Amino acid sequence: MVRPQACLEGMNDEQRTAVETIDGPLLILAGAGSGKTRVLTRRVAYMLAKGVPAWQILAVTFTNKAAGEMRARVRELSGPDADRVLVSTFHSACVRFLRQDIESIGYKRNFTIYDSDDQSRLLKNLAKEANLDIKAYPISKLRSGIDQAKVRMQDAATFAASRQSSPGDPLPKIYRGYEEHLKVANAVDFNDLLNLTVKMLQEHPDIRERYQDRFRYVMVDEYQDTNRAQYLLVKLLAGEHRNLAVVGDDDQSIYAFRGADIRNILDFERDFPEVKTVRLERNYRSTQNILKAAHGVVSNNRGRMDKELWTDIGSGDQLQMIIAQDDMEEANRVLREIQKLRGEGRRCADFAIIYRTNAASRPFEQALVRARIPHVLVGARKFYERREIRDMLAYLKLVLNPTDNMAFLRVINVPARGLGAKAIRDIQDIANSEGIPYLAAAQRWGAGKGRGRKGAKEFCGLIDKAREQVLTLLPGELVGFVAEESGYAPRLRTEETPEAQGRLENIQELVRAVDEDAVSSEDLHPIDRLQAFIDRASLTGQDSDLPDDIVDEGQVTLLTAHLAKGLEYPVVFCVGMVEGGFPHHRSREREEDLEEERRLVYVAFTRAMERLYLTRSRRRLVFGRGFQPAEPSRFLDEIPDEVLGGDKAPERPAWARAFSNPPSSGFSTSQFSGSASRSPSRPTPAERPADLRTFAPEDPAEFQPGTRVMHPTFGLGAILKVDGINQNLKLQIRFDRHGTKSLYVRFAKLEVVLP
DNA sequence: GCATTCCAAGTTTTT
DNA sequence: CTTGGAATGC
Repeated sequence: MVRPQACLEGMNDEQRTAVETIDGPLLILAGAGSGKTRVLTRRVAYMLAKGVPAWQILAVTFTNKAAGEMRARVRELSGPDADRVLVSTFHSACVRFLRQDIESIGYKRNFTIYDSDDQSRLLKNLAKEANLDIKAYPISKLRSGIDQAKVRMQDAATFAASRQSSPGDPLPKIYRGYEEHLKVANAVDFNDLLNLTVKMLQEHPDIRERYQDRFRYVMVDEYQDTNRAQYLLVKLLAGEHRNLAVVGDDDQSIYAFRGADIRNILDFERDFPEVKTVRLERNYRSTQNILKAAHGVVSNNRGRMDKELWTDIGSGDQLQMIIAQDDMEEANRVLREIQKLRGEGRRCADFAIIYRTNAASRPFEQALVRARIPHVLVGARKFYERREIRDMLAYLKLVLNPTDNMAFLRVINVPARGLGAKAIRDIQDIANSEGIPYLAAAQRWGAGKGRGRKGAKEFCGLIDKAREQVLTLLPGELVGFVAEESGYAPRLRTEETPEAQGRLENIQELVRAVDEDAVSSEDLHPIDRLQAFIDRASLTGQDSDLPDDIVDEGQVTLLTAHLAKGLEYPVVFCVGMVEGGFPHHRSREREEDLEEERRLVYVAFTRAMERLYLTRSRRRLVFGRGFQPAEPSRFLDEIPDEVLGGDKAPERPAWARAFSNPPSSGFSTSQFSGSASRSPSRPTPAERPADLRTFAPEDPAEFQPGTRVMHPTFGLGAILKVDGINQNLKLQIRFDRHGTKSLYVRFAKLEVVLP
């Protein structure tokens, strides 16, 4: 796009202002579907057209997906010129900066990135060393504890100080051990990428100025999701020239759990008083009914910027409620809708199924597989998380960074080289007492005599050889070299199982990916080229899993609400709308968590362009306890009645659900008008006041003496006495009509009556 | 030391 | 239902 004016075509006034304002701080409050991406890409094109050199522009996003999409769209607008714009995620931008200048803060440039898997393995070792009770301190807890500390930018010492009130807590010590290990291994974790970049820029004015000078124009997408380090980073980069444009929507802040601080957007105007604020409230994506529903939910949140999207698209269809007996039927009903709409000319690519947790995808995927409908599960089992891929990457990491101890541990005995737990402990002991990396310790240990020495020598020899080859082989060839020489691939070949075959293919796929990647970075030194590839593999879940093109009909997309942010689909099924599912059961206690769940619902709803289905089932599987009656999500009540159609909420009492027919092969009546399928309730039902509100407790602690409860046959009563624990909880209940009875919670379908 | 087999436990969201 | 770890047999 050559002329600046062309970049403004077809934009509304606010969008135009956002595009044209390239100097000084700019806050774009962009509601869902308000053309935000379009504004951002046009803005870049506009700057280029105005003569801003591409390399002076930095655009930061959160996900690789968003970065990729933006890069592509800028390129469409501005041609190859655009390739010099740095469009990147926070994390990969930081890797870039750190690979350049990390020596200033005492690391070596070939540092390794530990991902969450490496973290876990490391923590497991540390926990074992410290004789931690794994039951009381599961690895996941340790990891999230450390992550939380890092997100708050507390180092081990600060953290320990802040925790002095709780002596006996092993976390500070583990954190210290963790940090020591990282430092020795010349490794950094995800949070370090951000924190260390901030540290580097803070402590070294010369470096800071260099970056400020280089990136004269900075843009940040999804600003509402920035955490403290990201906020500081942005300020450090833009602090001098102040050409900083941030785009965000407080209603779409869904990453508080990993440290996103919504205040960053709320306070932007204070940080940059001369800011120009643009509000994009016109929605180009969804029908009015969809917007009303989304707004109905999110407007229950306190502390949000008051705004409401509008559209002139028209009301469109009502939202369609689907109520099924269980998750299988729920999936089948969704499937039938998809089939029906396909019959009306929709393509598979028009549909998205959005759920709260990955685990919830299963029945839907199964249904699609059975019906042979092409579909893609976004972000499920990731390529780079497959064992063989991680193994190969560990080899490569070790080649580039011989001090990467986690990589060493991962592959020292893969494939088996006769080095068991004992040998590894010996090697670790040497490393610890000598203060050398594990790989060097293995070399020393292997020079001695005894069991396993040969294996250690082989391993060290392999790594050495591979290191020599880095310069002569192409990256893809190097992967092949390692796969063969390590015996990894040969061993898989001897297995002759389909699984091994699959792994071999995955390694082939890795070779291919490396080669493809190498093409795009031909101007780099081979080592940097390999390093760049590994960085990308460490920071990216999956490549190009985006559900676009290729298949003519496209594919149905299945994804979590988190992953759906920024995407749009003509038809969306928001599934699993039950208490404990959406909102997630871990987020039902605290008001802040609940607000985040509400924003998540808002994100999910606003993905829909034309039709939005909300589905739920009456029963759901609760881990230990089999099927439990599932209450409808409270968020459904927050949707205005007039926009909601389809299955009606059950008029019949909640307790009758437990006796409903199992999902029959023949489905109930028509999908939309049909009342909920009726079930003959066998036991004589107790009378139930129409306005009675109850819930089926998952937690037995809900049953306390004095609590009012509802029983299917005995009706209302009050608990007199509670005996037993957990599975064998036994209640004495005085029923209003049937006298006092003793019941096991396990068998009685009891519900707690809300006041 | 290694492989197989069985048993148990654990299920949020992502870079 | 899946995965990870422990126990057992070679």
